[in-house]
Amino acid sequence: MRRDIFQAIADPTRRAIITLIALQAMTPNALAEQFDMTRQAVSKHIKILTECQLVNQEQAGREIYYKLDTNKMKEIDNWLEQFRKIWESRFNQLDTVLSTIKKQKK
Amino acid sequence: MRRDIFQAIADPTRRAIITLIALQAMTPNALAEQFDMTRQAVSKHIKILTECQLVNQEQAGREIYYKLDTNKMKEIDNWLEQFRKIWESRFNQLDTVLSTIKKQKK
DNA sequence: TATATTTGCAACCAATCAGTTTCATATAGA
DNA sequence: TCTATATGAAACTGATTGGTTGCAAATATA
Repeated sequence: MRRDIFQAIADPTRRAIITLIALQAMTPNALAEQFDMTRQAVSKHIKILTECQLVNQEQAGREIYYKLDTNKMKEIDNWLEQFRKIWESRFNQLDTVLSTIKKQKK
Repeated sequence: MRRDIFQAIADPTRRAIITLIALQAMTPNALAEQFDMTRQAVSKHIKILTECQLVNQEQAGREIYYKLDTNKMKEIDNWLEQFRKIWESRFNQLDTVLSTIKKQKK
């Protein structure tokens, strides 16, 4: 059951949960109302997000408020970093290809 | 078999394939040499990446060179965009929380 | 105290996944 | 032409996934 962040965000329901609690902390019950599935199913998704440390919890009596840990989200951003350089330079490469085509047409 | 980019990058082998072909286009055989699994297994991963349009192919005789489609990678970046604002403002919130704690201690 | 609410956990199940082996096809080279 | 090489596709398999129902524990409220 050791899952990483990439597996965590692979599921559309979990991405939706992330988006919801990014705006404000929510209880499992409140979250479950937003989806067409049982509270327990949503709770299992929350558990996975918690195991990946994408989500923090805060107890308030018998209610538990879950909120997003944005620091963990940055790890996805960090992984993308290596490609960001490429797609920026790829732009330049495309420019040179296009200008070559233009020259050939002339 | 309709998978999205988030499911595509969930698998560690597929992320490794993406990293490898980001640097240079590679054939399935060359790619398979980098992993401890059969060529067919690697080919199945390539197929999934192709279906998600994360990967392009270029035929060269009987060889096929696969290369990364960086435009599709940007979609992940776009999804992260909504959280980037939050983790930047969260920084500020943390600052105010810390200063509040400091004041209380005094 | 008795009851209702909020939550997590365990057991179960059908569907999907990631790998395998086997086979067919197309191209390169002797 | 014959043989070796490069590739994809199909069938199969065990493990994992995402959902369900049922139950137990803790807290709030009458």
